[in-house]
Amino acid sequence: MGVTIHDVARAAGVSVASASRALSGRRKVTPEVAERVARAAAELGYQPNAVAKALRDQTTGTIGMVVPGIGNPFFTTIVEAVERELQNSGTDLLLCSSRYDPQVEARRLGTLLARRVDGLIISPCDIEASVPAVLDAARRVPLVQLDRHIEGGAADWVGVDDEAGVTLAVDHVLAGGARSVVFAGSRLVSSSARLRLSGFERAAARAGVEVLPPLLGEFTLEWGVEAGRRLLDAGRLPDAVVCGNDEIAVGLVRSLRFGGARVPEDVSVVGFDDVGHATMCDPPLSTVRQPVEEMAAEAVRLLGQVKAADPRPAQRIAITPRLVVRQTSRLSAAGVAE
Amino acid sequence: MGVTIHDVARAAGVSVASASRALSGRRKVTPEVAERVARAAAELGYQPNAVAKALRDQTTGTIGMVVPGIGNPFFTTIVEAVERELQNSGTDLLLCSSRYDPQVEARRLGTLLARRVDGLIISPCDIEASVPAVLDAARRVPLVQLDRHIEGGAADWVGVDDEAGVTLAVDHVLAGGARSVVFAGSRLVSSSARLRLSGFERAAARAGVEVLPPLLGEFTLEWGVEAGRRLLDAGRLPDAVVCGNDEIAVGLVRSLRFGGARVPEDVSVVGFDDVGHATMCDPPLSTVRQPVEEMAAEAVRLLGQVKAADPRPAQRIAITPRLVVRQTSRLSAAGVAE
DNA sequence: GAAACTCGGGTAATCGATTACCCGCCGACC
DNA sequence: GGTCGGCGGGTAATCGATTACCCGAGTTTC
Repeated sequence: MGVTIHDVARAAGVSVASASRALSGRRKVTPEVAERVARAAAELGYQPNAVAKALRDQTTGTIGMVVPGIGNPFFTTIVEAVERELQNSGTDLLLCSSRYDPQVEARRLGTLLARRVDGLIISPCDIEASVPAVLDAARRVPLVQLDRHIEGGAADWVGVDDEAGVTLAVDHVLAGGARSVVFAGSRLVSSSARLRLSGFERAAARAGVEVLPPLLGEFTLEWGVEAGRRLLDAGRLPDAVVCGNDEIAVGLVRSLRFGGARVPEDVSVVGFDDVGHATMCDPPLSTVRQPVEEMAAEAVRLLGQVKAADPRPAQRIAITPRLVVRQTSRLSAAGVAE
Repeated sequence: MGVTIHDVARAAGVSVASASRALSGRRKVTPEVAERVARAAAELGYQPNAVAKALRDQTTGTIGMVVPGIGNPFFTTIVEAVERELQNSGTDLLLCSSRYDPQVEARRLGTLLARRVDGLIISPCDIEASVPAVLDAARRVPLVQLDRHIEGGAADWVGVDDEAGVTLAVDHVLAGGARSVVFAGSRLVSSSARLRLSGFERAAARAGVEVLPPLLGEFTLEWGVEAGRRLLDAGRLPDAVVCGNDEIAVGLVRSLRFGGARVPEDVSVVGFDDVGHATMCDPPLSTVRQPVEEMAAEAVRLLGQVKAADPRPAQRIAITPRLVVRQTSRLSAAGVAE
């Protein structure tokens, strides 16, 4: 490596200033100079050093993104959406995974800040433990939380209205005739986990139906399978299961059917997210769709407005999701009377 | 932002040289100075500017990784493995997706080179179209191909022995009694696609069994479903289908069963990769397991040895995969006689 | 007692691109 | 003819961290 603008300038027989101006076009040069510089740059295979440029300009043209894990299809979908959103703006994405560990998350934020990203988009893995690192980062650089968020509402956020989404799901299964319901989600370490459970409890309480104790584990297929097993082992199945995400729902459907229960005839199951495999599930999964593209676009837009350590109140943009009814839930009360 | 080492030095009442030395410990300072600098740095919240350091040191402490897509679980698994491999070495990963587009891939390589990554790990999306960009990058910086590779063998590579893997799969279904076989894979734009097909054809030809024309589409669940449909539509099912990856296999199993065929009684199906959902498939998928951790470790190790524009011959490290027999394939010839 | 050496500290060069600032030239205008 | 303005080009400062090099004080050695 190592052909610099000095080399180009020398080869073209001009000063570095002229070379820089010819290449960037930010000030006029004679056609003669432009031509000589262009040729020299091409011949030498000159490629500007982004590190030097970043130091001079105090801006790197990058934004950092930290998600809990790239194994989860929801996060890969949202990462892709953000990437797509960013692609014509000339900034590119430094992607990191926190692996659901607040310590790793804090380290990742640290190195992204050290690399002087121009902004940060983060889905904090832990509603409590992520607080100091996120707040500290937000003090140094524009930061937007996407999907998950920390407690306290001190940092900007774009996401889905979790409570509204779950309410949609509960109302739907109730309309299908369900008289007893249960929530299968994740332990309450993230905002999503908490809000989806609380939304479920509120909606179910309002309807006055029987509510079984929630099953809380991980946002994974494996946990969905396990949760289904526990329901079967308990002897009596509820009329409907509302799940914290699609992976849990897919696992749950699979183990319920494996255990002999019919979905949706015996049990309705509704997921949350509607990314990736929900539609390829067997039978196709009824779920609450997160408007991922819209969320990503909103997050990028908001990031452009946020300033570091902004004294104005944080914004919280909650997009209302919609329900997508497929075949794991009953449509009317007819089926439940059996 | 913006507390520099000059600010720290001033606050501590020493020169920048002393401040730098105190913080890095690369030369001795009096305990007195060390103490004052440490306190000043802590009070000001000093965080060294990695951009400036990178410019000075001519090394960024980062390596770039380019994969065709992060939606494919195989690539996310391998990314995670590389990340894990790198984590204690102090270098971190700049992850990019080429979205299976050689042009995007070339652009990504360009920006990674401009950012002066210390090395590159890439899985080139197209065996032909990716050639110039990959070779050009390899000239500027240490580069290792992982999994997929470009034709011509000019750049270092770590991956699995595709032909051996497929041979394992073919021999397995033949041992199960299959007399007619077909390959369901991807169009031949990648090395993996080509080698898996050619391995299949060679192994099948050697055995002298009937070989149906291959079904070539994408490495996706959707294509697997479609391929299954086409087999059903053709009227007569082969005894076994060997698939280019697990996603195809899972989709294929689903649509075969949906169409009334029994797996493995009527048709054996074998996948390739063994990441993610293969074990959660219904029934669990027989497949060829890629030793992802080992591949990642080998790639990182090799990257440490490679030099840019190295004149020595490129290394090609092909790790032999193993077959994992689960429940989509018949074990003995007994089942086929029906 | 002087030369040699060690030790800790400071000054300024360095990495590469950009650009503020200055300079010289040419044509226009009064 | 002199002055002014504009235009194109060059020199050097700048961004922040590191470190080569130098310096002075204290210590050792013959």
